[in-house]
Amino acid sequence: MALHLYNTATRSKELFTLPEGQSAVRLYCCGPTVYHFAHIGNLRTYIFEDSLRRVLEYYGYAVNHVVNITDVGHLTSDGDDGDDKMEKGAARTGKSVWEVADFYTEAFMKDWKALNIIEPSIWCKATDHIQEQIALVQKLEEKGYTYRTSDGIYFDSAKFPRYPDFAHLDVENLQQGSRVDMGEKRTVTDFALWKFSPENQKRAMEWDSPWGIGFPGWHIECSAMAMHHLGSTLDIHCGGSDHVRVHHTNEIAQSECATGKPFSRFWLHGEFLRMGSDKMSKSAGEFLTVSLLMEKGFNPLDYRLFALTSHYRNYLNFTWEALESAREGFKNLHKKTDALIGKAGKIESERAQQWQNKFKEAIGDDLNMPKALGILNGVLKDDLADCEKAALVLDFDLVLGLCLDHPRKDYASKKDVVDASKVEELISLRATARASKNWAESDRLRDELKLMNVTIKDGPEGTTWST
RNA sequence: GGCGACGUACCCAAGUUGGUAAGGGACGGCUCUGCAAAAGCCCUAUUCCUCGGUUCGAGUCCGAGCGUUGCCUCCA
Repeated sequence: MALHLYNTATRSKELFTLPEGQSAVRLYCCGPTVYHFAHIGNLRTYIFEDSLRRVLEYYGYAVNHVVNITDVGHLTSDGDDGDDKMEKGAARTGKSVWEVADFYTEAFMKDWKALNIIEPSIWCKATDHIQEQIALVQKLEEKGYTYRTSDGIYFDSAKFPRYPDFAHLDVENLQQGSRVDMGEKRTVTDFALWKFSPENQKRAMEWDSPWGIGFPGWHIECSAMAMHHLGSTLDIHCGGSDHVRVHHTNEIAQSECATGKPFSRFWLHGEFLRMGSDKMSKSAGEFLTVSLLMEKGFNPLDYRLFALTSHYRNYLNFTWEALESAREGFKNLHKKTDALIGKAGKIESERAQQWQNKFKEAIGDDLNMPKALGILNGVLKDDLADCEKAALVLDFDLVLGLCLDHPRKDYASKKDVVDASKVEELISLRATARASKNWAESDRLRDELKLMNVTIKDGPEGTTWST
C-alpha cells in the first residue's frame, strides 16, 4: 500500500516517498495572520493539514511539522499597498500590535486544541525571524534579483523565467486585467521583500536593515522560516488554495533564486469552505468561529467530523443543517464506539486486517477521509468480535482524530454540563409518577429533562440518563 | 480579460486505471413500549445537469451546451 498525494506543482497524484537517507518528513504549513479570530473556513484548512500529518504518521513517517504565525508584514492587499493587518487589528481593538498578536495567537491555539489538531513540532513567529528574512533578501540582492523603489526593495520576477509555471499564470494577460496598482513596480508580478517605514510616521513594528528602517514583506517570512527550520528543500508545503497564485508562487521564486534548489517537492492545497454561495471572509465582517459554534450547542468535534465528510480538494458548503447532520452522525457514532472501547484487543483475524488495509488504502489515496469514514461505519456494522472492532476503531481514530477513545461526555462543553442532583431529583419524581401510572406527569417530567438536554432511558435496572 | 473548480437521492457526500451507484443525516416502516425515548432491524437513485461521441460496456473518457462557483483585491 502506497501513499499518493495530489501535487499542485504537477497537477496530478504522485507517489509520496522520502529521499534516501532522510529520516523525517519536512512539512511546512502556512499559518494564520494573528490579527483576528480564525473562522471555521480557515480552520478547515488546518483540519486538512492535520489529516495529512496523521496520515503520514500512520504510514510510519516521522514528521517535522512547522507552522508559522504571521504577526507582521501582511498588508491588507497583496499588491503591497494598503494597511498593515496587525496595525488595523490594533486600531480596532484599542490594544498594541504586540498584545493583538498574543491575544489572537492564544485564541488560535485554543481552537486547534478544541478541534483536536495535533500541535506542530515548531510554531514560528515572523517577528522572531527578522534577521533570517533580512539575510534572505540580502542574498537575493547579491544575486541581482532585486531592485529598489521609493517604498521598498522588490523582487524582480522577470529574472525568474519559471515564475508563471507553478500557477499556470498568463503574465501578459495578468498585466492587462490587473486590478493591482503597479506603483513603481516593473512587472505586475513583482512583490515587496522589504518595505520602508513611511518617513513621517513611526510604525509600531519596524526594524533596522541594510536598506533602512522598515519591515519585511509578507511572502519572505515563509521562505525564511521554512528554510531556517527545515532546510532549503521541503518535502511538503501546504496552504489554502488561494495561496497558489500569489503567495506560493512568490515563495518559490524568492527561495529558488536564493538557493538554486527546488523549494518543495510537494505542494498541497486545501479548498475553501463556502457559506451558501459566498466564501467565508474575514473582511466581510461577520464570520463563524469555534466559540460561536459552541454557543449554538455544537461540540467543536462535530465540525471536525463535518470537515472530514468531504474531500479536502473540493469545496464544502457550510449550512447549519449540514452541521446538525454531522452532530447527529457523531452522536450515533459514539453510541456504537463508546460501548466498544473498553474491549479493545488485537487486530488478528484476516477479516479485521482486510478492513485495516482498506482504511489505509483510502487515506493513502490523497487523504480520502470521506471514504475512510465509510469504512469505519462498515467495521461497526460488520460481525467481527468486539475486541477486534474496538481495536480497529482506536486504530482508525489515530488518523480521524475524533477522540473515539473517550466516551462523548468526557469532552462535552461546559455548557452541556447539567446539575446532576437536579436531574436525579426529577427522575425520582418521575419514578413515583410512573409507579402510580400517572403518565401525564411522567411525560411532563421527561419533557422538562429534555429541555435541560438530558435524555433518559428506562431499563430493567431503573432509569439512566445522559446528555 | 486570464486561470480554475463543481453539477450524484430530501440534505451532506464517496465513487481510484471505464464493468454496472459507499457512507452519514433526515424521512418512513417493524420489534420493543402505557405512549415515547433508547436499542435493534429494515426501506429510500434502473440512475448520476443536458445532448452527442468513443466502447461489448461510461457517473467515470472525448466534444458541445446549460447551470453554479472560486482565484487573479483582503482571504485558508
